[in-house]
Amino acid sequence: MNINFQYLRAFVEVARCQSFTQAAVALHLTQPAISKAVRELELDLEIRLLERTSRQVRLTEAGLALYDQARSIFALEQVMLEDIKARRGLRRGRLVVGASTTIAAYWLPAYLAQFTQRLPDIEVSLVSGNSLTIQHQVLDYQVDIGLVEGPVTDARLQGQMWRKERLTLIASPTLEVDPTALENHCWIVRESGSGTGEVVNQFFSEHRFQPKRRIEVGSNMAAIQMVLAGGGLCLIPRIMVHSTIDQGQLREIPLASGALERPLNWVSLKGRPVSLPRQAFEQLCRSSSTISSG
Amino acid sequence: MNINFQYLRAFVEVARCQSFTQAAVALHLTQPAISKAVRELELDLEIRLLERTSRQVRLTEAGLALYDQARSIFALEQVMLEDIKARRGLRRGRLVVGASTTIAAYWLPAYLAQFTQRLPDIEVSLVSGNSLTIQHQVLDYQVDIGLVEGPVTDARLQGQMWRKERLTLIASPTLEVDPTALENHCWIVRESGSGTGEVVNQFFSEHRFQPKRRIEVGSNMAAIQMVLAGGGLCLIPRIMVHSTIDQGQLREIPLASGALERPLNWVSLKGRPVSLPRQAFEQLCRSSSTISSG
DNA sequence: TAAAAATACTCCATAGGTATTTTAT
DNA sequence: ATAAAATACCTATGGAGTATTTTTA
Repeated sequence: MNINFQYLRAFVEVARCQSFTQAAVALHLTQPAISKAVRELELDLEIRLLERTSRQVRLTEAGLALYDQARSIFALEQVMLEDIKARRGLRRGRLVVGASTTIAAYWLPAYLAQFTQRLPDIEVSLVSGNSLTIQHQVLDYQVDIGLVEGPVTDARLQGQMWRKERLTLIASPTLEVDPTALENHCWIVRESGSGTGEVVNQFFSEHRFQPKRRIEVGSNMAAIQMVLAGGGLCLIPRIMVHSTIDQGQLREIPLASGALERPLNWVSLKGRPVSLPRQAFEQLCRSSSTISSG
Repeated sequence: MNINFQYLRAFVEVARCQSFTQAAVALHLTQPAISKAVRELELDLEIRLLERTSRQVRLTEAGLALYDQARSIFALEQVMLEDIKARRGLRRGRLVVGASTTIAAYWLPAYLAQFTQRLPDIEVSLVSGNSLTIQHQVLDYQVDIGLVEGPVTDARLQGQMWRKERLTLIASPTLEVDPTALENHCWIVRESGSGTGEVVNQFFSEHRFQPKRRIEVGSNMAAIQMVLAGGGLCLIPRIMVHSTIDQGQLREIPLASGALERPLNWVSLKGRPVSLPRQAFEQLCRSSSTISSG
């Protein structure tokens, strides 16, 4: 059995106002509508809620109990509406961003900082992993939106370019480099399978480039350390070494074939409606010129 | 702004079932009705609650929040209905009985004991006072029902006889009493204004009875103590001295004019609906033969 | 007699139904 | 191809209105 909440609302108002007529005014209804509501409610519940004479309205025991409980229901209703209103106004909500490691560590912090500053009530999570993991998490609804380096292949996923990331060739300032014979140097490369590794391999094959020596490392940070130690050359996302170059600890070697770039892509689940926080976040990332280096 | 609780109920069921079709079954509605309810709710709230594909239904952030809160609303609704049901079945409720002092102390305890035994979940209060006080409390809705000795005069009150109470003339067994010359004895009487006092005065005037000596006391108990001490004769509600007479500590003097009785009356507020506990209590008092003495 | 609630009736908005289409697996 | 949700359209209930009567202070 269910309660008719319309009728309950009328009853609560009558109890509050101690008057059918006043309740009608408060609810923008007519007095007969209130009369009917209370009567129907009493018939539904098979119990008398109000003792009424034409001069006064008073609650029965049952009416008083119902009134108290109904009030907390309608209070909860208001809380609920407030919550929804807050979400509509982005004063409440949650955003889970997935990003591959470099993006999470170097590109996103500035955007996320700006986001949380503008929308301080939106709870933000940033999860990082390799491109594949992120795509899985998008598929499993574990993240609202992903940012990855590689291409998006799964048909269920929507890939869209966010921006280009520049890869730059670095060396130690102490290392003597001949720009016309880069093949002769030792190249520090990421393992194949990693986003950066794939781009570099593609670059090698496109330019029929065969380094004399290669050293394969497991992370970009390790590669940079190797280069700093004068261990060789390395193609690395420029954003990672931007300040190190500025400080003169690393040197940038221009490539004859021109700047090497790769796309950073949004990943989202096709057909999944865009939450308001996600919408705001994507807009911020597209419009804001927080960082232009790369 | 208000929520349509019908729609909310449909939404909650969809969230619980993870299916529009199942929700329709659970609510004994059709699937399109559920579709419409959810859509209307989303339009009302101006926020998306469900991410739906034809194969799965999942809650958005806002939907999850709404679901949680709505569940507690409907839980409260059930509590409310249970409460009402309990009241209908007299497994919850409250009864306030007002009674004049003697009735409260001597007549009612047995009935109230039986009442609370039969209806252990009805909370009972017994307030005692003089007949006038009780009538005022009935008028002020402070008690549900009153039991008084005197007549009920106020036009707003409904008086109805419950039973007759026998008054008996008592003396100490050690006191030598001449039944043909009772006027010669000292009579212990209640102050005028008290219920018992009025009855005794009426008795005196009806029988042109002029005791040689009178002692006026403030309570029936004081009167009994006086009689026990051999201080004189006294007309007293028989129920008060029933066991004392049986034990031989007091003696009953038969009256030549026959047994003296006075009515005990129910007092209630005219037009006030009878609560279920009151109904049960009155029925018990009328039917039960708990006490026949008096 | 005056103020408030109840009643009688009327109407229309909408909740819910049926039939069908769309969508995604 | 199938199962589920959405859509279109229709019907009927019941919520709310107006007019009036009843009640009691």
